[in-house]
Amino acid sequence: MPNTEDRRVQRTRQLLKDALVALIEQKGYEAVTVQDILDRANLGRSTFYTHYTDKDALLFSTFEQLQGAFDAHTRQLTGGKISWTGEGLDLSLALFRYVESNRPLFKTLLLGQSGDMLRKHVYDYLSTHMRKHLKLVVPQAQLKSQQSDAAIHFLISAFVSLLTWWLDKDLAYTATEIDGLFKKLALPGFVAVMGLQ
Amino acid sequence: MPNTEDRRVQRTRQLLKDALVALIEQKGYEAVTVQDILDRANLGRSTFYTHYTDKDALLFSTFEQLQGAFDAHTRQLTGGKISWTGEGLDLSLALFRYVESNRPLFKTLLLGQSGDMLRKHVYDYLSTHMRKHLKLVVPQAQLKSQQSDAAIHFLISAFVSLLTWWLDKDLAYTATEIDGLFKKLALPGFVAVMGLQ
DNA sequence: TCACTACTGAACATAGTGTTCTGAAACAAG
DNA sequence: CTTGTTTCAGAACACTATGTTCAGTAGTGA
Repeated sequence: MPNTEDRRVQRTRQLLKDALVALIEQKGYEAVTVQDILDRANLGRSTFYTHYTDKDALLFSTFEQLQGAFDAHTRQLTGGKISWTGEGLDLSLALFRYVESNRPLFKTLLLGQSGDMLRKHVYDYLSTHMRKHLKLVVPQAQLKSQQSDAAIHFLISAFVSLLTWWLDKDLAYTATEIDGLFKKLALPGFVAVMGLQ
Repeated sequence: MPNTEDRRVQRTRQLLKDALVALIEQKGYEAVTVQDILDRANLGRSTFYTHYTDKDALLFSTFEQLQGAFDAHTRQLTGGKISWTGEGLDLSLALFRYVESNRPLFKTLLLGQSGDMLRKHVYDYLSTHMRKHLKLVVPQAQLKSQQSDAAIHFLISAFVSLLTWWLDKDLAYTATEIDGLFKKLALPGFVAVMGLQ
């Protein structure tokens, strides 16, 4: 059975991921070289390239791991149902809380030079979840309009931008407070344009 | 007088900028090499480095040129006064219009790989103008709160994200229409949090 | 102990960056 | 039209990082 060997492989990959994250924290994603990662993780050059095609691939696998952890976390809370707000789980609040519990890591990843990539990642993730949720809640006709597409884009962009603002300024805001601020800012316009309630 | 020589220099610099923009359009900013630019502009290698320190510097100078053109354009319309909305000039509408009149160029720059950089540039530009304007309109006490800082960040982020959305999807929206949509989405929350009116 | 897989690390080819330098071309002024 | 100045040409160079290859070593399960 390959499981035992796999454990060794996964440990190696984890070493690479950890080294990358630590180095990003030190000098930013762009400045990190593959050799830096290898030196830090105490691994050989060819080892890196058997696991990942390049530096970006390693970074993305770190993102996916974070996303997987968040999914597992929310599934545990709700038994599978993730909705945007209200019934089940309040997605924006859950995300603020999740980020809060890993603040230094997300600060590094979202605010550094790698930030643009990760923000896009978060955006896509939320976009998928939200559209899925809205299909259940909003009449089809309203959903297919261009305006509603703009509204969804607006809402998620507002979330991501407020998230990075929160991380950037080191404020005393709790996750609950920043979530409240987000909703106060973004929901009125969203509701108006979507034609809800 | 240095003017006559300067003309030659500026022509060379313009050749470099044009080559860069054309190449970004073809294969994205990251993929463009200095040699590509040189080949396209029919210039020698050392020429590039006497004018710019690197590829990024050339890109930024292109941004500044665009910003300068916009400033000149708005100054011409208002005689110097640029305000966020209302009296003088409606800044968001003016920007949507300006982008509309150079649509292919902005599509290339804002949506390509160089987009993150330029969006940050636009963000900073708007941030400066808006804070200047708000100082005249809003009571000091309200302005200095953290909430108002978040609100300003929110408003500008919403503008930039809607601008890129508009360019990305090739819609029939005019500048006036997208500006209306922007205001419908973003202003209610902004006004509520800023405590205006 | 054997067989298998994962890791090592040096050597290599490749590609891009930024510098330096000699010479050619453009141009203004006398 | 020649003289002095500035700009451009482009080859040669040193440097840095990437990604590949391969013979050898170490860990692991049976």
